[in-house]
Amino acid sequence: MIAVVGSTAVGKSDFAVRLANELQAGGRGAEVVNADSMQVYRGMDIGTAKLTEPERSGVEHHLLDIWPVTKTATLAEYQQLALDTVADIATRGRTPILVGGSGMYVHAVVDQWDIPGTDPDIRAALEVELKESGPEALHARLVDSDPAAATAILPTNGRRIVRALEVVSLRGSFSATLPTFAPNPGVRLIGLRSSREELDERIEQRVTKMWESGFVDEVRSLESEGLREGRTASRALGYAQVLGFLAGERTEQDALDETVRATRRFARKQESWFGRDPRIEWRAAPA
RNA sequence: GGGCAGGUAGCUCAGUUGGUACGAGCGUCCGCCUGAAAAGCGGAAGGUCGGCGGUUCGACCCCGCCCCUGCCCA
Repeated sequence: MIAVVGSTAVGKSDFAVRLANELQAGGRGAEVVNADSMQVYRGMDIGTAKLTEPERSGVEHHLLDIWPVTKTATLAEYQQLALDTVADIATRGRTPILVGGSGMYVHAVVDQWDIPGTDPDIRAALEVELKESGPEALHARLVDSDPAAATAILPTNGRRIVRALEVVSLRGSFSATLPTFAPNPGVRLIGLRSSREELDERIEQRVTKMWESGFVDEVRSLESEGLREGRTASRALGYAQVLGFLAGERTEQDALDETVRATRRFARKQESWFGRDPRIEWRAAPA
């Protein structure tokens, strides 16, 4: 398996298609597996810069458009699907190319992680408690039940504390097994990157182009399909901002500007995330 | 030419009856990441408070002049 990672807008998708075609020409076929947490949603095309059919140039793509925007994504579910897909491709004697900028999604496929699922009742109860008592109170409880986890998670990070306590009640411990980036002989990680300056420029161009391509209409139409209620999808970059505009909370120009800013922020987080994985072979992003 | 408002962090603005700028949001930089991750969280760097004089033990805050911006009157 080959994994193509890197910040948003560096050109991962195009690179993967080219790579697949090269492998095809070399006699061994290849298929792309999506590792982007938002491209899994049906209808989220413009805003996620999803490759169009022609752009895929005959290369088979998996795990795009698999869920409606109303579905709350879970890593565990994605992992299961991705692992199955990758295995299936390999069984057919072809090379899986995992492509995406969602760090956790990539690692869930590349590394061996046992992911405890989620229990809606436990989760809901904890969330109510978080709202009523605040993160510090919950953190205090984590100190008792799993000191190691409590050390790793800041008392202010309510969301993480909730998840930790959920796993504690599910499995007795949150067991602080940090992500290991262990060498994985079957996987080759290729990272694409470009200078900050160039990346910022690309992001701005991409967002501007999204708007010109009818992004606002796309969001409007998804809104009628329940995007606003989608717990995960409604948070997507650009979509969240346009929903704000459609709700009259901000101007359209504001939504665009904020999308550019948020995307840059996101790109920085991605750099930081992938930057500490020593297994990645970095390459300059093609112009 | 006259009047009014304003000139404080890269940006938008708070603030001090004169006593080391208490700043905030955004941006920037750095970091964390056990799974809702395009999410969540933490930290840091940035200001000679428009300029020059004066008053004062001490001025960003008082006085004078000047410069710049906006509005109003001529």
